[in-house]
Amino acid sequence: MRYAKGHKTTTRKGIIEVASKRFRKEGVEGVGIAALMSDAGLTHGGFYAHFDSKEELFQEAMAHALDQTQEKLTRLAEADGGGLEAMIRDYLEPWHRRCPERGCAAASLGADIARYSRPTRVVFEKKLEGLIALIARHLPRGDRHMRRRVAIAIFGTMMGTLQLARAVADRRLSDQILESGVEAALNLARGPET
Amino acid sequence: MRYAKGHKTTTRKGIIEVASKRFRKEGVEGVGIAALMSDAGLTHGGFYAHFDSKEELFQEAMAHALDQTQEKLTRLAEADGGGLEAMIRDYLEPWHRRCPERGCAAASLGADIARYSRPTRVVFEKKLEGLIALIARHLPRGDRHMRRRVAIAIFGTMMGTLQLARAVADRRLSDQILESGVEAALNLARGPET
DNA sequence: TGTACATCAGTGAACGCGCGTTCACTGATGTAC
DNA sequence: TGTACATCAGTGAACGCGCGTTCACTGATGTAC
Repeated sequence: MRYAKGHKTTTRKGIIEVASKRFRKEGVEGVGIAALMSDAGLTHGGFYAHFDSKEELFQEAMAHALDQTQEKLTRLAEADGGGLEAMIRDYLEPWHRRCPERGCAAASLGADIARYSRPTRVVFEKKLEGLIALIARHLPRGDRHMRRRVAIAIFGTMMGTLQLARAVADRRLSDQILESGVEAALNLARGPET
Repeated sequence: MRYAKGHKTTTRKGIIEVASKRFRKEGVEGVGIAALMSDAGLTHGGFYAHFDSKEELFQEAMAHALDQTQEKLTRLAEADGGGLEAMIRDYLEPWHRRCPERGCAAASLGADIARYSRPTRVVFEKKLEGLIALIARHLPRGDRHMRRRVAIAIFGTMMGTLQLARAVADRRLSDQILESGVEAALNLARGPET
């Protein structure tokens, strides 16, 4: 073989890495195969040796992005003085509004995912379950079912407020949205009996 | 004039009406000018006599959709036994998951709006302020600033959880997401001291 | 060791297609005289 | 009242373009004998 063993796998990972960033930043329709491949240092013709279709790449890229988010939030939660509050605060920091390409794919692609095929939504669902479980694990109180319900709502609040913060034009309002989101997510985490 | 006075305005409104539905259902990139015009009973060539660009139509269609949502929520809130709870429950009912074309444009187009030009985001922002004020007006407690902050978070929660409910594949999980969203939004509305 | 052939990741021209946008035109009606 | 012309909402062919996808090919290296 004229390429080192594992070379193709490396290339494939590179394409996924690039796609996961650009899809989050520009949207799935906002970036084409040719641009992605060129970003990965290749020409567009080789694409179909790695993926069956753009949608298959999208699934992989979305999964990769959500894994990264899961890892980052896990790291934050487990750090000293971390916990759920660290996750919530980091998710709703200005860096996240500014850098969708390094952020949560649910927030940057959520409205689109709803319109994709079932297999794509299954992939999303699996990763979402991971995030929900992570949040649930760090809730201070409640039985398993209640923690799960609260975790779902906290993630919905985080994702929704981040998206709103990105969608408005005024910086001040956007800051206010992020702050409101933090406050609300923390309130939900504390539970109604505080 | 060979058309009744006000005819052009009527046609324009018809195009906006059609666009506002199809954009919400299929996404902005998911439907073309020709399809929209044909849906409105016209041919595509006439489009630019009504709008400067697809983006201008998008702004109008989004504004129209958000006005409809504002009106519906206002009606619900003002009905007997309505209030904030009626708004929250209706927003997170299964009909809304199933029918984005009749629903909230923030939920169906949120991720996209963040990527559009500033003028488009200004339009969104104005309509969002209306929704925030509506929710704030129906909160049971708090001063002006606190009501506003809570209202923002409630809307973020509603929008975020609806989007999640649409993005997952499993019906049961989707139902659970809607229920969690209702519960959380009601908790936020009640405030921390319940 | 040397030659012939197989492998296969990546190349780049080409495909049909639908997009947003432009524009010369139509044709029904209004106005001028 | 009749004729000529102006108006203008809507028509449909055409534009260049970029898209996702296909495919015959390249060329460096491995293997067979």
